[in-house]
Amino acid sequence: MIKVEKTARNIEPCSRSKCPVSCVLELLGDKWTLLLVRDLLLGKGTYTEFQQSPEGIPTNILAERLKRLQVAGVIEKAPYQERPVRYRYHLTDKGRDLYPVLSAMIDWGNRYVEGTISRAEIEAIMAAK
Amino acid sequence: MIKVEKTARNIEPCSRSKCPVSCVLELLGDKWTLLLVRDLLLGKGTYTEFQQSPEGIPTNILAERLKRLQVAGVIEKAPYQERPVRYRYHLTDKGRDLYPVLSAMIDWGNRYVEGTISRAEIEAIMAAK
DNA sequence: TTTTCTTCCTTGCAAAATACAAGTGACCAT
DNA sequence: ATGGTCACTTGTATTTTGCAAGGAAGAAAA
Repeated sequence: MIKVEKTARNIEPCSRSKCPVSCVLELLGDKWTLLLVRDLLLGKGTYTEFQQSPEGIPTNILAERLKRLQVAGVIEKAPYQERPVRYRYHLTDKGRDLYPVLSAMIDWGNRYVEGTISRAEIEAIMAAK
Repeated sequence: MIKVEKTARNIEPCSRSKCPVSCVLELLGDKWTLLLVRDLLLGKGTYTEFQQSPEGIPTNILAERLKRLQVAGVIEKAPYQERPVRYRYHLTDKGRDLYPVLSAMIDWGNRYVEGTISRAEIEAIMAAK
């Protein structure tokens, strides 16, 4: 059973307007959430793997975001081994469908932010998993 | 001359990693910034128009985001009349190239968030400006 | 069997960002 | 002079974030 604190942005999913952009931002509009989706698309899935990503997400933020994404149906948590039990998060179809958003960000970042890792390099990592 | 406070996320544009997604999120990763880009794509441009959008951005946040987007070269500010002088913000090429990001969010929102305004309706508004 | 290790978090607290309300200055019209 | 609009700025309370430490549940090592 997932416990999620009732903070302002967790209560109502579409509280500001009916604009799809606004609704998406209420769920994903912060500096960390889409980074988790990125990690999942790159083949990462455990709590420890997320923590080890180079951006260094704080562990309490990580736990909170994972809960929120589960509640939203973007990710699921499942044990991948017993003795000891270990968990892996994975994207649902709903979560995988965020790829176009990430993809557009990659293109924009590659074009306008100097020194970013290229789409080709990222796709190589994705293919290698 | 634009004054921008030196807050953590304003100092360095790419401080966490070279990942384009991470860099884009450092600039745009919050609940308001992309809403301004949306408004600009929809034909809005003045401070008052941004304030009147249905999401109700706080005025100090609005001022701060406009400054940040200017410094980043995503938008520009120009007087559109004298006597009295009034200002209008508009997207640069760099800003307009964020449209694919918004577009992907619209698609995802329309598919997964019930009750959101459809892409067709949004495009009608854009065409009407 | 006590200690140590790993994974997956939780808790406490300081710092930063955000939200809300009110105020300010420039300019113009009356 | 007074009042209005636009484009912000300021003050302050609330919320969120960042950082460090702690903790439970096994498993492995001593």
